Amino acid sequence: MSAYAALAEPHRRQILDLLREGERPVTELVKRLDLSQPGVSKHLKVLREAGLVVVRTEGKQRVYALRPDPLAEVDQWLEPYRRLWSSRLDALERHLEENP
Amino acid sequence: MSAYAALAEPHRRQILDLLREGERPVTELVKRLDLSQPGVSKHLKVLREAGLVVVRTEGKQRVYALRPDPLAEVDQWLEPYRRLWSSRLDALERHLEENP
DNA sequence: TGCTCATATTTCCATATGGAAATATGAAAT
DNA sequence: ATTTCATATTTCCATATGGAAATATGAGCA
Repeated sequence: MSAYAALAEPHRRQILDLLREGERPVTELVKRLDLSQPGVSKHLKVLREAGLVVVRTEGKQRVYALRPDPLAEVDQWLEPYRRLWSSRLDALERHLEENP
Repeated sequence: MSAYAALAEPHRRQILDLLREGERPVTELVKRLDLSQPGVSKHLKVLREAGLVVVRTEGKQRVYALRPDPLAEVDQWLEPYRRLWSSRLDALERHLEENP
């Protein structure tokens, strides 16, 4: 699954936000996510397949960590759009570009 | 539909990319998209509902224009992640943050 | 009015999705 | 070896999704 598609799900974005604070075992994520354990595991699987997280087994636990690299693609796609909302003059600017 | 979900579909991102060059009637989009006319119209509907495009009727044509505002939310969400891939020292930085 | 162009909507279909509940797996502790 | 804890997988279900094909709508033109 693409990074874009992975981000479409709010819970998955939440998971990434949590992992931004540092790596976390699944239990911890379940506690903080208002979602069942299987639900969390399912989303983690999607995130794994999108390359957005990695797992490490630590004793009984499975510790997940953020892997932000695929987000760089999204960021790059977004790049040319950024200037379009960065100033109040957007509408005017666009109009001028289209009508040189 | 959320902007995130709208972006999950590659054709929809393509449409936005095309509209970044300026407003375009549907015919033009159909020509450039390797997708049937109904297909394009369906995706345009989604984009409309996500607030990412606006339409204007011009004679027989329906002219679509980009409305980048909802992308700002995505951009903001992405913001704290940006530093994580912006330097080769990421892994180290994160490690240090988690283990102060 | 009837025709045509541009676009939207509907229908059909196959597939994907997310959640809940139940079950399976695997490591560690007893 | 058995139990327990942590997590993953499976099953079931309702709903959403995307594409293709057919049809509908609506504006301008003959």
